[in-house]
Amino acid sequence: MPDATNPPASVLTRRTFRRAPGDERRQDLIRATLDCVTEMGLHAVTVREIALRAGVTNGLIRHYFDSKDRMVQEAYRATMGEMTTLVKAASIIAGATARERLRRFVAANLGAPVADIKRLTLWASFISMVHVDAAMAAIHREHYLAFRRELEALVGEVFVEAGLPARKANCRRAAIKINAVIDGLWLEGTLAPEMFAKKDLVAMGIEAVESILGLSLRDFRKEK
Amino acid sequence: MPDATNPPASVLTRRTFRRAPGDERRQDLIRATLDCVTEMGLHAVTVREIALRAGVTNGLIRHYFDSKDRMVQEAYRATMGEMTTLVKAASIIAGATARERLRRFVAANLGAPVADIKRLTLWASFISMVHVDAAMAAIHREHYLAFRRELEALVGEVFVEAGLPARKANCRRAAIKINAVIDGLWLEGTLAPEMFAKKDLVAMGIEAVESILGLSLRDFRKEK
DNA sequence: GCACCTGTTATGCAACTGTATAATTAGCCC
DNA sequence: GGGCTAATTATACAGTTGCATAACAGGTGC
Repeated sequence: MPDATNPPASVLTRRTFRRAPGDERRQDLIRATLDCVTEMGLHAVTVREIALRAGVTNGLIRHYFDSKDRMVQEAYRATMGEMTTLVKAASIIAGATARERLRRFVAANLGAPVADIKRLTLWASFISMVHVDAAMAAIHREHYLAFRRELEALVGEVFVEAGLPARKANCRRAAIKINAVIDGLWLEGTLAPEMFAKKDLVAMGIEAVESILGLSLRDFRKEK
Repeated sequence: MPDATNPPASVLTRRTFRRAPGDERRQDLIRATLDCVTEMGLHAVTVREIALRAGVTNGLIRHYFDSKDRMVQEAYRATMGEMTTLVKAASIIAGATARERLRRFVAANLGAPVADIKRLTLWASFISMVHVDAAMAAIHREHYLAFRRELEALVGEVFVEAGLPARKANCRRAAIKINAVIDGLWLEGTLAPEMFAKKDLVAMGIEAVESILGLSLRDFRKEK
C-alpha cells in the first residue's frame, strides 16, 4: 500500500519510518482517534482507520495502548481536558471582578471553539458509553465534578462581591442550575447553529444566569 | 442453534414460526434495536444480536428495513416520539392553568420515566450521529422544533395568564432558555442520579424556570 | 383442501475486525 | 561506528460483520 511518503521503490522494501520522541506518537494516536469519532461516529471507528490517519501501521496501536477500548477512554479524557482548559483560559483573568469572570465563563462555553459540532459529536459519543462502560463513567464523573466545583466557587465569589450571603448549599444549588443552562444552550446552539446568532446565544446564557442568581453580571467598574 | 422454544427435535427440522400480523414484527425489531443500543452501545450493535432479541433470524431484518442504518434511524424516530408522548401526556390536563401545566411539563421531563439512564444512553447515541448522518440530523431537527414550539406556546399562555404581554420574540427567548434548563438538568440528574434527590431536581428546575420567567408557577387557585 | 402469496428460515460469502507475533530498523550510548 | 534497545512494520489468524439468496411454510381466499 504505497503512499506519497513511502513510494514503492523496490517491490520488497519495507516502509521507512521515524521513531517519534516523547509521547508525540501517543498524542498523534489520540488525535487520530478523536478525528475518526468526529467524522465517522464511534460505531464506525476501527483501529486500522485510526492508524491510517496517524500515519502508522495498525500494529503500533497495541504498542501504546492495551486495547482499542483503552485508547478510546484516553481520547475521552483528552477531549474533556481540552474543553476544561479552553474555558479556564478564557475566564481566569487577573484583576477582573467575579461577575466579569462568570460572564466570561458563560461566554467561553457558548462560543467558539467550545460550542462546536465536532466537539459535541465527541461528547455525545462518549456520554453514550457512560452507561455501558464503567471506566467511561468514572471519567465523566471526574470531569463533571471538576466543572461544577469550579462553577460553585465562582458563584460564591459573585455572591460575596454583591454583598450577599454565600452559604454553601445556596452556591451549590445555583451552580447546578447554571451548569444546566450552559449545557442546554450549548446543545441547542451547537446542534442547530443556523437558528441562533452567536451573540444571541451568549446573551441568552448571561440573561438566564442573571435571572437565576437574581443579580446583574454587568461589571460597573469597567463599563462605567 | 436450538433454544427453548425450538428444541432440536430431529436434526433436519426447520425452526417453526408464526407470521406476525400488522406491523407487530416491525415494532418488535425496533424495540430490540433500542434495547441493544441501551445495553451495549451503538458501536456494539449488530443485526444478529437484534434479531436474537426479537426472536427471529437475522435475514428477516432485511425484509423489513433497507439496511441496518435505516433501522437505526427508525429506532431514533421511535424513541424521540415516545419521549414527546410521555411529556405531553403528563402536562396536558383539562382545566388546569397554564402555570400548572408548565410546572407539570418541567416535572415530567425531570422525573421517571423520562429522566432515565437508558433513555439518555439512546439519546446520546443518536445525537452523536447527527453530525455524521444527514437523515439523523433531519430527525433531530424535526423533534427539537416540535418540542420547542410546544414550550413556546405554553410560555405564551403563562404570560397571558399573568397579565403580561406575550410578544412572540419574548416567548421564543424564554422557551429557548427554559428548554436549556430542562435539557441540562435532565443530563445532570440522569448521569449522576446519586447526587440529587429526585424531588430536588424537579424543584430546582421549577425554581430556575420561575427565575427566567420572572414569575411564580404556583397555582393559587388550587393551592389555597 | 388446494393454491398462492409473502413472511420467515437457513446458509453462504466476501470483507472486515481486534489482536498476537515475529521480523526489521531507527536512533542513542559508549 | 558498532552494537543494543525498543519503536515500528509486516503478516497472520480466528471470529465477526452486513448483506444476498434460495428454500421453506404459515396463513388466507376460494
